[in-house]
Amino acid sequence: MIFDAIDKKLLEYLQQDSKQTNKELSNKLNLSVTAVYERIKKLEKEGFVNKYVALVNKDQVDKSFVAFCHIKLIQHTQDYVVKFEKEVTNLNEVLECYHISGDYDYLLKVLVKDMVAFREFMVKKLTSINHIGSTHSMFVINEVKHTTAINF
Amino acid sequence: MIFDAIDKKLLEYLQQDSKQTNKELSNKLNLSVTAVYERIKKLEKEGFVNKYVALVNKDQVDKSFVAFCHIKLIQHTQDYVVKFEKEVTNLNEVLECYHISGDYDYLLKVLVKDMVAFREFMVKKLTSINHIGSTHSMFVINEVKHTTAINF
DNA sequence: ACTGAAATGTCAAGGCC
DNA sequence: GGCCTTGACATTTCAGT
Repeated sequence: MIFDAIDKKLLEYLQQDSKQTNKELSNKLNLSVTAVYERIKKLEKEGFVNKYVALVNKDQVDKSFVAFCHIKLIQHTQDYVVKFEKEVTNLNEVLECYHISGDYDYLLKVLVKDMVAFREFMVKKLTSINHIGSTHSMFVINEVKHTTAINF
Repeated sequence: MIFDAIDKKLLEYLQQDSKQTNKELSNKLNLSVTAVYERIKKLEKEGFVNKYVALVNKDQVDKSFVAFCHIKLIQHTQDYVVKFEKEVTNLNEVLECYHISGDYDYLLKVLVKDMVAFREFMVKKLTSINHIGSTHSMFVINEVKHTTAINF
């Protein structure tokens, strides 16, 4: 299918602010409202846009503590891996979980209220998952950059 | 100000899908359309909602390679830190950058097309920033979980 | 891809617990 | 203070060209 420079621009705009009206977008792109509408529908249908979401200010909802946890499993049998991934996915505090190369198997991004809550999380939730070998945590001192917008 | 159970639910819904109409939300929350509207405006005004965005499927736009880079600076003078953070923020490939505790100073999330592009990025862009001491990269094998929605 | 028109949504005003 | 109803206005959505 076609994915031209205009679609690119359109995705850029929608990644910055998805609440813009098609009219505003049509001005920026020098198109008619309907043309914009149809392009957006096409992009949604073809799977370019996964979803539209509101980004919430974590500090406002009392979740100011961010940590990254490296995790190594004891074993790497299919069983263990599937189970671990499932259990970790179900943890509300875990916003992201990546299977990665290197010394550790997984990298988790954890969001909680404070250090006390983090300790709670580690002791009661994370390490209560079986087959975890070792963990190594890093605390976020400052969020220098954080965007959901892909540049292309 | 008040931030009750309904606001909570509302934020949850908006984090899942910000394109829902107020009517749909009003049904889910057993409120009138206007009540929903006013609560949303209040949440926006009070800074609970940072922005509304479209989340783009990275694979569809040929950005399938994700890496996390640890970075250690040579020195930590105000000067070096400020400059590094600024330069890193300007790199399109860097979606996230955190100042963290531990052996390394920073953790970066980098998004590019493939391993070749990643090498390009490291050699030509990242390590051309001065005062970088050492780096350590981890490649994402699989994205097990990735959400922007905060649970509270 | 555009015009135009119907359907649907947003948002302000005034009144009621 | 928050909720509701009403109505004006804007936007989305779709048919026809």
